[in-house]
Amino acid sequence: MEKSETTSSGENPRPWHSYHTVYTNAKAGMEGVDKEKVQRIVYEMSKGSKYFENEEKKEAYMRQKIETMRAQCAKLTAADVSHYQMVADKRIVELETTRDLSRIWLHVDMDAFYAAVETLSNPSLTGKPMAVGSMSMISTANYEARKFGVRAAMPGFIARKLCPELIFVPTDFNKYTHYSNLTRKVFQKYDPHFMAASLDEAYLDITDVCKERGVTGGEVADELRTRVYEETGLTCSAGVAPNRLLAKIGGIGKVTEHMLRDVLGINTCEEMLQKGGFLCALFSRSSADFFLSVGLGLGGTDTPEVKFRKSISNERTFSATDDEALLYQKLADIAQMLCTDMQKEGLRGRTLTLKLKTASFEVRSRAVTLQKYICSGEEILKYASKLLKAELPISLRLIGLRMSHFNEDKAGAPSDPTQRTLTKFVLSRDASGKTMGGQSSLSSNCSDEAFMDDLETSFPNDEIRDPWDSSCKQDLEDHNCTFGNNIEAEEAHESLSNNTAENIAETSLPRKLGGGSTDMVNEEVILHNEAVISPDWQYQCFKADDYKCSLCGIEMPPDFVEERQEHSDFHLAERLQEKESSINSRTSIERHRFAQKAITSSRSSRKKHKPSPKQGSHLSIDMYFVKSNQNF
DNA sequence: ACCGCAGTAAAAA
DNA sequence: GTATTTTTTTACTGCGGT
Repeated sequence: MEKSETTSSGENPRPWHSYHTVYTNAKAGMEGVDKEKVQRIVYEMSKGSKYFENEEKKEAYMRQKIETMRAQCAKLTAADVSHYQMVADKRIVELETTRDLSRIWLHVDMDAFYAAVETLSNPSLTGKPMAVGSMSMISTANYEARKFGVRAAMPGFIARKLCPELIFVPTDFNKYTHYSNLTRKVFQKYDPHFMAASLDEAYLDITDVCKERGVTGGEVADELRTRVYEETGLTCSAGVAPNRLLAKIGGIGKVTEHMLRDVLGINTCEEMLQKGGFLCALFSRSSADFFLSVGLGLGGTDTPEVKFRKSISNERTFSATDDEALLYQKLADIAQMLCTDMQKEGLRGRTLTLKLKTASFEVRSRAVTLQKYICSGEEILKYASKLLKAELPISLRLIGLRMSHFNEDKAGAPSDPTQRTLTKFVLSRDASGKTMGGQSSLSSNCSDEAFMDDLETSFPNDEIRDPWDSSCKQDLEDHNCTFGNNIEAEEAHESLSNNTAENIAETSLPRKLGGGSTDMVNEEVILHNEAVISPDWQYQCFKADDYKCSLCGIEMPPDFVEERQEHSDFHLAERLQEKESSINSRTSIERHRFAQKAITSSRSSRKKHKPSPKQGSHLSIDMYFVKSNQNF
């Protein structure tokens, strides 16, 4: 494991070969692109910048990782190799037994989604190279632009160099959400429980449709794509397979690809299995399992019941500054934005993570876990400020805040006195009785396994099913648990679909929606959506800026957010006791917890702070190298 | 030895 | 002339408490 001298010699005739970015990789519609030229221009536009320097650091880190892994590999004795091969073969057999070929999955991906939507609302863009995004970053490029090597995730100023006549269109998420909803209405007809992966991607279990109508997956795919086109004027691609992985193979990115190829010489699924022993020797159990599954072509075939959001975050890039007042202002802005987002979903969280990107593009994060769930802008800012303060002085180009640790997180954490669960439990119960604006409840209300587990100890963790649970599930699937999305991407699965997007486009189907009137339709849909999502279910006895509890008249200032919440919870507990005589035991347990909670939460904070900043808690990249070397 | 937490990284859209 | 995003999830590692 000595020597790391494998690097290139002094003068490199083609230095751009050593600079690899995601956005120099080919995408759909980039077949004839002069890759050499694109790489050279990307390199020349990038070199010397802070960003570039950081990329070099990351590259160096990756090379080190690969060296380390090579050394590990070389250290394996013949006995080790045969041992791990046996382990791998056994694992392969085990995994094989999980194969399920009984389902038919469809992965649908809109073609150049944002760009296509923009063209729909401004047909004069048709046929011209165009990108959605800014000079800083491109979200999507249309196919005309891709011929120049312009791609999602590429900075706009580089794209303009590659294609000087490139037209830039700013992102307009309202528009994309509107069209996304139209596509989802179609998806729903084929699979009411379809899984949205982003605004422009979804997985559909079309097994039942195929069976009932006696058609193949491919035929359903064709029909669905036609219907999507009819409803939206947008084209899409679809992959058909017995599981989701095969309908869209993913999960191996730049770094993993290098580790597999450069260390183990793995390029294909077959090689993944042949070299299974090395995978088991070098990677963790879960990573090795994943790789072997990919090699076997195994993937998810189930439709997981409600998936819960685990975190919510907001971040902004700005021109780098070390002006503390300015940084605090940015932080306050982010805190407010996060608070707004959390309110939309009625979330409260315990763990707050501050994300920083320094002027040199180094990314750091700092987190606190509180005893209490918080959601107000003031409180978020209060704790975020403490986290930021510990990093000063510092020059930053990005600040972000993330809230997580929402509720129970892990079912079966009996010691954790999660006071929010009471509120959510009650609210969820109520939601089954009355409907709010046609929809009953929110994702975060739908399951509270820790609570259930605590109080209804006879339920196994995984099998909590009752009527309101499934009604929640239905609700959620209406919203499809879609999370953030910015950069749209077409993937290799296009090769799996027989009919290309272009074929469909050429069939001259009528355009149902032209440009022009879309914005009004938009508004309507968005408003509808917000009505569904907005947390007007909150049973707060306080109005937003009221000092008095409407139920008992006790006075508390609005900024006593935790105290007010607890007070609300108290009334909820009472209410629960009245309404639910059959679950008296639970109530008393919960009230007991509630009382405890009130005590523990008043002791302010466990301030045993991290050694934190400069050369304290986090290592420089160089230091990290030393460290990881010592591990082997 | 195990658990929870903090920090970093990778991946995806 | 300048300029390299945003959001979420998952995995792994190391530390400190019990």
